[in-house]
Amino acid sequence: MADYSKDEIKRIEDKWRREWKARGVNKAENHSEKPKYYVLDMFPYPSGVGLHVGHPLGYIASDIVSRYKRLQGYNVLHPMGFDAFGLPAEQYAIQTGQHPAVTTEKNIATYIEQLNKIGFSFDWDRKVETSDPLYYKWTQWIFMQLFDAWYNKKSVNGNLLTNGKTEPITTLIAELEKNGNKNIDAVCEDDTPTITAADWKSFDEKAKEEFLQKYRIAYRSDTMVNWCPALGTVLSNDEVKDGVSERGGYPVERKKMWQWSMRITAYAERLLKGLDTIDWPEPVKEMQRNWIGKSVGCELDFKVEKQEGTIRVFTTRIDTIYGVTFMVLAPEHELVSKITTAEQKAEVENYVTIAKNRSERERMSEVKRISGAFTGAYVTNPFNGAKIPVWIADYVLAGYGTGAVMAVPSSDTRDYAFAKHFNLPIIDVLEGSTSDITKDNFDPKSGKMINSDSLNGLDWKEAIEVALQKVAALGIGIRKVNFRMRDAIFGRQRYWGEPFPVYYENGIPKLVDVKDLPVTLPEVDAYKPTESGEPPLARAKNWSYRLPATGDRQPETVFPFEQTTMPGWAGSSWYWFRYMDSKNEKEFASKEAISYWKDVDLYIGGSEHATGHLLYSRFWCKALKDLGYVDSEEPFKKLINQGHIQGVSQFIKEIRIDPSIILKYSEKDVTLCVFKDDSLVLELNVLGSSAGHNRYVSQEASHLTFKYKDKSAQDFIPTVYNDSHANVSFVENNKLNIDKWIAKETYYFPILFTDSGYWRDGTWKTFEGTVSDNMTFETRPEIEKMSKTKLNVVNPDEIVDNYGADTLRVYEMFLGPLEMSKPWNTSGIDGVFKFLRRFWNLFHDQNGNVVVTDAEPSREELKVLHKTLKKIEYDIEHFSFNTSVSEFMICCNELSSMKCNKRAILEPLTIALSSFAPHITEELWQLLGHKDSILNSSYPKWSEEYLTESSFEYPISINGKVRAKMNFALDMPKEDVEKLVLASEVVQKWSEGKAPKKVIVVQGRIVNVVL
RNA sequence: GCCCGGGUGGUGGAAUUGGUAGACACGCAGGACUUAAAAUCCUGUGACCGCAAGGUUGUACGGGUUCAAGUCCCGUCCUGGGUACCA
Repeated sequence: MADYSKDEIKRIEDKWRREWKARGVNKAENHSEKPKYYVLDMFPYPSGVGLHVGHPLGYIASDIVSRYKRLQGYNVLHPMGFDAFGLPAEQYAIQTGQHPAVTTEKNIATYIEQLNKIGFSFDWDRKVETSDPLYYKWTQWIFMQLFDAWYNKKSVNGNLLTNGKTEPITTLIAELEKNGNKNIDAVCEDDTPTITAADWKSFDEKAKEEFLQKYRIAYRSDTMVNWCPALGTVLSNDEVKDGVSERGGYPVERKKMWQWSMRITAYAERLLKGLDTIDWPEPVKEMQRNWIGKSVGCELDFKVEKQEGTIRVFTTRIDTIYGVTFMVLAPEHELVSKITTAEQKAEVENYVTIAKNRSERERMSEVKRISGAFTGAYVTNPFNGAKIPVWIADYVLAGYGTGAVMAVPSSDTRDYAFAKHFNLPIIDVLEGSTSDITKDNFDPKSGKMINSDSLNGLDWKEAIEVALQKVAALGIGIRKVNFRMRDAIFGRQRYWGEPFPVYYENGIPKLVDVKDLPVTLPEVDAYKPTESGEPPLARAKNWSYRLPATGDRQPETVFPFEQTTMPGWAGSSWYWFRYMDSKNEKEFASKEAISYWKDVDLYIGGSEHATGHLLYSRFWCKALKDLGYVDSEEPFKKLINQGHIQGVSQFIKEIRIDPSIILKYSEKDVTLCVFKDDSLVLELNVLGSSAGHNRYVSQEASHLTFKYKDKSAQDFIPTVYNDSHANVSFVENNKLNIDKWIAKETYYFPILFTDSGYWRDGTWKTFEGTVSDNMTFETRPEIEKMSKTKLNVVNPDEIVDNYGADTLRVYEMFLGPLEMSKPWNTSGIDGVFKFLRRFWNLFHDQNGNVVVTDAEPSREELKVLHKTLKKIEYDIEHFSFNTSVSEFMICCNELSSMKCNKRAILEPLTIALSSFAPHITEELWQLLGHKDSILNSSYPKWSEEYLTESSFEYPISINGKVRAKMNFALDMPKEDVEKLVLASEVVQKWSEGKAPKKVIVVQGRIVNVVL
């Protein structure tokens, strides 16, 4: 018997970790009479640094909920796994030659050990790892289903609400054979030609396949992609932030490539509508809505004057058509070369060339710059016959709508700016239009139409309807819905990902036989792209698909496999189904398991996945449902975003450098050199294998940052070489003193890229500029999301070693609301530790002997218990864990002062607290004489009977300010309360004899006397 | 620019339908126990005035609604996140 001391905590926690494992208390059953409850955490990427204190925040919350639900009689599924494919392991492999599977396995082992230390009730028997061939076999299988499927908007089995349905490709082929595609209202590329059944039948195998590719959910096409040369791969839109890659911060450019894609756009409407049916944080839903970007409008044709042809535009504001004063085409628009007049030809061609060569990044930084060129051509306004000049400009995007807009400078700020810049006319079509719509509070959705012929006097909504009818009557256009969302690129030129179950026969992509799954990753001699720029899988020897001889086939035919791999989001887009039946070798999960567990009741994870993982998962879920493999339309019923625990780096010194100076840097070493005239004045080795773990370089859109941690980097003192090459310390008073070295003169400051000590290409790259304009040096504390790259990681093991897992768990919950981000700060942890010790002491005397008695509890004690139980239940149901901890503290304080050691009080509290602090409560539970785990007990019920009060201490406020308190029976009628209050000394004193104007009595709440 | 959040003591944060602002904890100050320290326990702790009783003031700022506003409405400022020529 002992005190709740460090040694005792260690003994208790180790003991129960062993016991729980040995007894298998965390196993979930797929068959149960009990109602199911599925609690899921977003599974982590197992990085090399291990778990930090930010990781467990969400896991602790979900663990509390699962334990709570279990105690309440639910059959709870609470699994954990690893999103194990990913760039860091691969980058590490490229540098070291170590197989990524080896590092990944090692990291996963560390993660599991760390997670177990915190006492999570995960059912490890159901663990999944996306990089495990037994798992990605089913990722490949799902890919095959999506390849062999198309989206039929007119599906007889799809209901109108969901706007059609995913169907097997065979139904498409049958229809093409019968009627061609004239009746097919499919979601596919706009340029798909209309064909007849005869056309279809005349196609050879290759042509047929090319045609089908326009319909398949997983398909190959020539698409514009985000190409990241540094990573040697394409990235999806959500992996690109501010024109650079999310991981690594490398520049990204637009490039056309023959790529695998997923037709998520087919599901746009359903993804949008489904948001209304799920209980998710509003900001996440809003982000998805914006990402999907639905806009309702119309497409209509403008006839080109004096030439053949029309220009089709998309607009959401057809009501403003009388305000159109010019038209703008994207520079890439196919009609540009046709309609441009001879006089304008040179100018237009020049502009197109410039626009084409401008990178995405440059365009972004020049958002404000207005540019364009006049084509010399005119179109006719179909409503009033007005002559409208046609311009080209890169503010119109080729990839959205029709790549052409009708410009209404009086109601669109971009059109307005363009008109002002090129001095084009402006016609007001809305009442209240002002001279400068960019500055004044102009609302294009208020006021009546003016200068608009038959539309005059209508508001914008009515005008749209009238105008649409006219468009239809003229036969020049149709209603049209556009989505901002693009199809998702589904291939990566990387090694560490799922191989496609695809081979090529005469250039035609074909699926491997299901019995040959999984197509496992081949061994390669290196993990980087080949010298000729092919993906790493091209290095694999004899990596091809072998088909045995059949009647009409040559014996043993061999075909090359697809060489790209699936993106990071492939494995995470269906993993919650695998947990339901993770060891199944025949199916991704059995029908029974899927129909029992159905969907996730509570999903906890970060909001950074709002437009990536969470959207893709919904997409795959819908497709799988249409194809009959799963039961739910939506995968995650309720979502909670836990905030980030941020790290505080107090010793970060930062040097920011304008990105125009840094063009590239090697992956190994970066040395920053500052020159004055011809002498080197500053040489800073900022990153590299020799730089250790306390330095980091990040490249963001606006600047490139070198950071290093001063505290642990005393070996790293930036040195300056003066003319005589003697080292001079560059740090003064713990501050980088750049002023000392950078005066007002102009410097030449080449940034040198060194690779293992050698200049990268043997030459100096020199850029001219003023140092002070382009570089800033700063020392400041930073509060940011915890990550290796930010040098601010706190490892939970330290806390567990010092205070125990229970304290860590309770403390993380006590820090503040789950959904809020907060900096990690251990200053309050003692308070939580003391609380647990006081709780422990309720059961023990000073000698550490258990002193719990079976005596009858008093009414006061029962009141404390039931009040606490009621509050805790309310708080857990509302995910307000910080307030439940505080309620436990209050309860513990009250019982301590009552010196309560009665079983009838302490036992239910122990159960309630066990979701938060499982180790200490399990030990106390055993000390109370129980043999079975506390997890198998049942949650105590509170009862109102102990909470009813007979009287209430009313705050008596006078003119809204509380002046006194008076105790009255709760059932005392208002009139009597009023009488007694008015007669009281306080009221007498304040009223000075005058009669009050008004008296408000809210029973059981407050009394307010107005004088 | 646009779309969401958020602004409460020295600090993290409470305050469920408008009804006692600052729960709980940290920190700080004082006290008890101790040779001493640690641990523990007790007391105090938004600010201002006052010996005290008590009073004034107070939830980013300025207005408003109400018997009553941290909470509702209008405007302003600051801040975190998302997004960006999407017609």
